[in-house]
Amino acid sequence: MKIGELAKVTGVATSRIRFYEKHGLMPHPVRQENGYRDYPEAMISRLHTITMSKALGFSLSEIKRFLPDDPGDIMERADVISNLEAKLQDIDQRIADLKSMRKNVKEMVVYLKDPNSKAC
Amino acid sequence: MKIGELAKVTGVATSRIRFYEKHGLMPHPVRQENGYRDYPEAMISRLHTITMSKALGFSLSEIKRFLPDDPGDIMERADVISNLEAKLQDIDQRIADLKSMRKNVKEMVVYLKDPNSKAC
DNA sequence: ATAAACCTTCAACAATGGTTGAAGGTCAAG
DNA sequence: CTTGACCTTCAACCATTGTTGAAGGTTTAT
Repeated sequence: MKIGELAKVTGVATSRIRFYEKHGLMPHPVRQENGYRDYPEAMISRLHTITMSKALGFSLSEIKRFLPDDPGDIMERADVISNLEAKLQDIDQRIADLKSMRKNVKEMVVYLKDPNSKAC
Repeated sequence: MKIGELAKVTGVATSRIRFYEKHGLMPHPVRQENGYRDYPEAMISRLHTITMSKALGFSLSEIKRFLPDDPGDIMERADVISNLEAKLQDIDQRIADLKSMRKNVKEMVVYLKDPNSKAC
């Protein structure tokens, strides 16, 4: 599979695939005789994993940490679980921060709507 | 008030104050004879407002939108309120996104903890 | 008078997550 | 054989939010 085909089936631009390779999220693929990258089918799901993880709010370096370097490897399940649980905590913290922020903004709105307040 | 003093009382580095000025969050202060920036007291609270707003999760460009350009101006109260209300919606959306993300991560953890699942 | 501590501008660097372009090689069809 | 669509590398650029450093001017204290 050439990079363009992989790009087409995954919806990830070739430039991004090369970027991921350069930054260690995608393994260096074998090359065809002409030097073109040659991807196995498995790389489709790896790219999907990356895409999903990004949608879940993981940064690329976080994803790198919990994806096995060698896609043939299977990472220790316990490690994956503990990574994900740490991420859960992280998400909870972010939600809590947003809620307190919401409360503050709301208070500001209430204050400003009071005709007795001095604006700003 | 010179930039160094303003930096000291607000805890915002001089480089950041100059950065904010360059990017339109802080007004261009009047200059002393020697060219040094000369800040009125009001700039302390303006910097605090910026700092707080950042802590509330506003990006610099968002803050720029709801701070009056000229600190002497009082922005239309209705405009400020509508800016803040838009921000509330934005926060609610972010919370909703995080919650759905949390749900997904949680499902993944549950799945991985099932000994019948194939890891990764 | 001189040194320390300030101030000025402008440019370069940092991390994050890419995109775009230049210069060139390869491949399939007409 | 030429054209278009691929592929290669490398470098430069984008936005965001700053920090750091160089080169030089000013102020303050000793």
